[in-house]
Amino acid sequence: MEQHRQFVAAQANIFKALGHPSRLLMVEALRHHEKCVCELQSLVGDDMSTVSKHLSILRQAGVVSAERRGNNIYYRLTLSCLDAFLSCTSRMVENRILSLSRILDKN
Amino acid sequence: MEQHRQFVAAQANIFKALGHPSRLLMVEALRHHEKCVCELQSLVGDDMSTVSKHLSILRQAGVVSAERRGNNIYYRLTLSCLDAFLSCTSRMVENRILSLSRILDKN
DNA sequence: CAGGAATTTTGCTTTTTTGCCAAAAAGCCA
DNA sequence: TGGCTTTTTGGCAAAAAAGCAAAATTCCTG
Repeated sequence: MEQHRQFVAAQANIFKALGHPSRLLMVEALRHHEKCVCELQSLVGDDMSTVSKHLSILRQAGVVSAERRGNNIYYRLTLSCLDAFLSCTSRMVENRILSLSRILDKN
Repeated sequence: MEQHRQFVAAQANIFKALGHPSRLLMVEALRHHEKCVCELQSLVGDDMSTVSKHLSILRQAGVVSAERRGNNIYYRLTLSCLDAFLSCTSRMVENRILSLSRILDKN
C-alpha cells in the first residue's frame, strides 16, 4: 500500500519535472539531438544558474542524462516514450487553441 | 515565436496538472471507469475541498471532464493518449526502484 | 601551476502551490 | 419550502518552487 504511494509519487515527479515551460522547451529541443548547457541556455534565455537547476530537476526525475566532454556538458533525452505523448498533448493544445479562436471570432 | 512559447506553456500545464501524487492517483483510477468525487476522495484520503480543488486543476488542464448526475459529479479521463505514457513512466520507475534496491543489497 | 571558460552549488528573496476550514451552491426528496 | 447530501469556493497559513547573484567546481590550455 505504502509502496504504491511511493511509486505514484515517483511517477508524479516525472510529470512535475516536465511541468515547467523552460524545462519542457529544453526537453523538446532534446528530442532530436543532444545539446550542451550553453545551447539550452540561449534557447530558453534564463540565467545560467536557473537553467542548470532546471536541468538537475530533469536529471533527478530521469528525463534526461548528462555527459561531460571537455568543458561542456551535453544533455540527452532518456525518457524515450515521451515522444508519442508529446505529439498527443501538442495535438490537444492545438485543438483547444483552435476552438478558442472560433469562439473569439464569433464575438 | 511568442506563439510557440504560449503553446509550450499550455502543454507544460498538462504536465503540471499530472505532477502531484494525489492528482496522478486519481487520474490512474480514472483509466478504467469514471468515478464520482466521493469515490476519488476516499481513494486519496484528503479533505473533500482539497480533492475538489485538485480536480478543478485537472479539468482546467483538459485531463479530465466532469458531468453531473443527480447529487454526484462524475469525472472521466479525456486525455486518451495518457495510457501509453503512463505505462511507460511506470515501467521506468519500476526499473529505477529495482536498480536502487540492487545497490542497497550490495551494502 | 595560473588563467579562463563552462557548469553547478549555495544562499537568499519572491512567487506559487498546497491543504485545511468555514461557508456557499446545487440538486434531491419529503 | 426545508432539510439533507454532494461538491465547489474563498480565505488563509504553511510548504515548496523559482530565479538571481555570488562563490565554488571542473576541465582545458598555455
